[in-house]
Amino acid sequence: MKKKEHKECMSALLPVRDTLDVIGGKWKLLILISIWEGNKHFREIERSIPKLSTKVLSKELKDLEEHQLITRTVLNGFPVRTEYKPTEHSKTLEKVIFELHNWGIHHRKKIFGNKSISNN
Amino acid sequence: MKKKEHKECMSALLPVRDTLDVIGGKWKLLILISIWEGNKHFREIERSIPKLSTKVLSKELKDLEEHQLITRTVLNGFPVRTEYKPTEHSKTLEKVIFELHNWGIHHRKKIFGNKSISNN
DNA sequence: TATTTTTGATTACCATTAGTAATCAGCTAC
DNA sequence: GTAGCTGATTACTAATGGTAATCAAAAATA
Repeated sequence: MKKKEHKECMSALLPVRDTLDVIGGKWKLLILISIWEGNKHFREIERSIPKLSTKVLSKELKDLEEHQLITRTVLNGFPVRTEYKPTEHSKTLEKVIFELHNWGIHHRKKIFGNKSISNN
Repeated sequence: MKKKEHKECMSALLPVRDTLDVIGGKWKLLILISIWEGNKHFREIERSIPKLSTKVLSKELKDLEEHQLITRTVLNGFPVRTEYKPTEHSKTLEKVIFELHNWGIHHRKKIFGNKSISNN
């Protein structure tokens, strides 16, 4: 009962897995960032993220809405526009993104050293 | 040139994408956590993460090694053991994990309210 | 000696998911 | 009417994920 403190340690796995279930995958965070940056409409978001297809975007937006990270409003009018906005709750992800962003920069430095930063 | 500050905003996308390329996916972070918690051997790690299969673990460990987040040492001996250890560099991920962990807890509260926390 | 067990890892196979391209309905501009 | 834009869906294909069986090497067992 005292030997390993195994359970307490392992409890870190579950919340992290919960998080990954919600924002894991290639696109969700990138889409969220794009929306945070002011892109409101489907096409705007699509165009702001290279390689993202309409099908995947459509599905991911649904997931994000389901998880209460964005809201979706259909504006009746001309060529039917849909508006996506970040929720208050989504802003709690800011720290997460901040750390991911930081680490991306740090890791790139570590891997490529001080050599020129490639154009990706 | 002054209107949108578009470029500066969008620069957040790339480092985040870099990070996701390295630690994205269902398993990599969970595996890293397991190794941090003291699991050194293949079977140990495998058994510490529910639903993780040998094939996927094998592949993910290679990826993690490639990205310099763990080291792999083959111990010649009895039933050939392999030892996986976290690198110094991997420890820079601690903040990231911490935030993901935090957010998982926060999000679960938000979604399930104050109701009993399910047994998952 | 032969059999079984344990290790990390790979393979063949099937299921699921991601991605591409075409298409839809509704409306505007020409 | 034709073309073009909107958000979204569908059929189809490529890629990835997961399961189970299997591999080699050696220790333990009988």
